[in-house]
Amino acid sequence: MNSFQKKFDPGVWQVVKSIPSGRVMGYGEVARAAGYPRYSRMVSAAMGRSPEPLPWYRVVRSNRTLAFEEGSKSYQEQAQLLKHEGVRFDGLKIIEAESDDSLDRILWGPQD
DNA sequence: CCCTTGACTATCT
DNA sequence: GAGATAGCCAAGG
Repeated sequence: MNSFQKKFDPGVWQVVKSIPSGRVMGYGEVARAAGYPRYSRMVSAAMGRSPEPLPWYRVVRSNRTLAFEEGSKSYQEQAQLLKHEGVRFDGLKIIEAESDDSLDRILWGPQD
């Protein structure tokens, strides 16, 4: 294992493990929290190298959508795990009480 | 070395 | 808001 991974990976694992159930973080946020800004693309690689299972499904894109291709096996697995923890979806996007009208969408459904 | 690939992002049309 | 573009950075061929 090279020097970079030796420091980067454990940092990422710790951050991911710290994400509370029912909450999500972006790849960029995780990278920044681990002390490596701009390393968003490396986060997924680090998670894949984790020796123990991680709540990888709590890590999403900056726009609050899932990183996998829509409809793929992994996508559905991640979506189900999140929903199981109480995470709500507005179509492809995750709702995380980000604005006042998000509650309206939860109660009334997507408007469009 | 050079080129391509990713579970990515920010910015501009 | 959607699509294109340009950064980003380690890994692997």
